[in-house]
Amino acid sequence: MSLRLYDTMAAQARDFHPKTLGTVGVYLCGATVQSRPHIGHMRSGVSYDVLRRWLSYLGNEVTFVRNVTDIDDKVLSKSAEQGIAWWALAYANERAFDAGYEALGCAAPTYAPRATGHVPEMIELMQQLIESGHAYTGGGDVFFSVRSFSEYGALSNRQLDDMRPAEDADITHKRDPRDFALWKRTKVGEPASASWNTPWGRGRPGWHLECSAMAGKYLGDEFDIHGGGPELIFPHHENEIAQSQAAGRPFARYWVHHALVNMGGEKMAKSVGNVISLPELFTRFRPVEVRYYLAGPHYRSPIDYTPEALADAAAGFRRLENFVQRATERAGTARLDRVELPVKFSQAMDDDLATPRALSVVHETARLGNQALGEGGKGGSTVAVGDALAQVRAMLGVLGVDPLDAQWQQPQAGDRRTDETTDALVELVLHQRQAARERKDYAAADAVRQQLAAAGVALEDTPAGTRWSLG
RNA sequence: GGCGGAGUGGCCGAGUGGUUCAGGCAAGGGCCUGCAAAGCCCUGUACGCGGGUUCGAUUCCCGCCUCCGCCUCCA
Repeated sequence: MSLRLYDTMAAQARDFHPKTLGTVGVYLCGATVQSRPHIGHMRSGVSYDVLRRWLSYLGNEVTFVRNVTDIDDKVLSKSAEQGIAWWALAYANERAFDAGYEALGCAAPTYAPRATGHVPEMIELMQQLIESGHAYTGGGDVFFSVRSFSEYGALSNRQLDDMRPAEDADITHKRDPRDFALWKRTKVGEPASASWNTPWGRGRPGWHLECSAMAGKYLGDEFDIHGGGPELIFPHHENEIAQSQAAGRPFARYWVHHALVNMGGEKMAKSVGNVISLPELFTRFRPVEVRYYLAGPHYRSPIDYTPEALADAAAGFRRLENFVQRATERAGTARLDRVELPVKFSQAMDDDLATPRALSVVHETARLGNQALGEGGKGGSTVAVGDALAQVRAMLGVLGVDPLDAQWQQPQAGDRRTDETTDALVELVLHQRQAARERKDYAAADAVRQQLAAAGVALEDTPAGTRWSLG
């Protein structure tokens, strides 16, 4: 394997070698299900789905774990505001996230563990940490002692003394204001269902602890890749490392972080109030176009969301989609199982998943295919079309945007659908128009085309006949 | 204050010490088409600012400006 990945810990790209040849374990920090997903969350899903597909293409069996943080301060406060149970809010949002990932063609994780389902694993980890002197109890909370772990700060490259302690740091119980909570005692007014018994009293998981516990359970003490957004590097991932390694677990071998989606020059976030919801997005763009938009830029480059940029990307995708459609009509359905990917494409993907370069190879291949299509069946052009088609589809498949993939053949929310009646009526009108064209009554033919366009039916005359589509 | 990242042609977005170049979108010209559409061909001479290194820098070094993320919940 010649894959290289940028590793945040090393602060440079490194050759990727899994712990066990042929298998790769990936842990991705998933959502805190306090509210609905937006396009920024979906970028995370798409980025790691592409990674997963590429690892699979390279012959690896990938175990992909993405957790669900279904209990935390925000989940509790928001559910209280809305007057519903915290777990009802969490489940509803979790399902919305899953629906979003699925709509964008992200394969379901191998495991999607919820924090609340792993309290025993967390207790076990805390016991280890307390026994080894890395954690202590105070006022019903359990804290991790950052001074006890000399490597603290290695991932985010910061010194303990440079860190500003949180203003609301619980200095009455913490030994050091920078110590963080592994476990939070239950507080007055919190629902009884939101706390669990521990040897140190009732309480609930701290955010950081759950990921260490769940990654360990599903991927083992040492695993290959840990991913997440850059805002998690500190403190979340730093803390995960501290908790795990202090307990004698080597933990992640590579740290991969993707860039965020910004909007109006700021991180897209509910708290900023600049989120684009998925239903909103899907009224204007098909999910496959959104995925193409998200997968196009390099995963470590920020995307500044604008509808215009998304529309540009969608236009670029449609160019490829048109090629695939026309080429399939000419050369038949491609067999993708035996397709050799262009070397430049593979090199780009191997180079820290350089999807922009990979995509340029797709477009170049499509252009060659279009040239062959333009030769109208002469010479070996049909073979050339078929070859280009197979390559384009295989490459797009790696990125998860093959137009003919079953995923995108399903009816999508917001699709404009036809039915038998519409089909028959349009065919009837096209017959009339064709008759007009044959008697060279182009005024009548063009009037038909214009009226159909006004009704939302686009026409395209091809040597093989007139093609029509909605939208 | 500390850590990390970024500023590229009308837009999005790659990349590199030099001569031919990303790629896409949009635009103009041409071909094809009854006309469109789609497609193909051609065109644009860009790399935040100021120094420096070099025969030569957008690419390396220094300084500066601007922006983004993190140091507090966050994909």
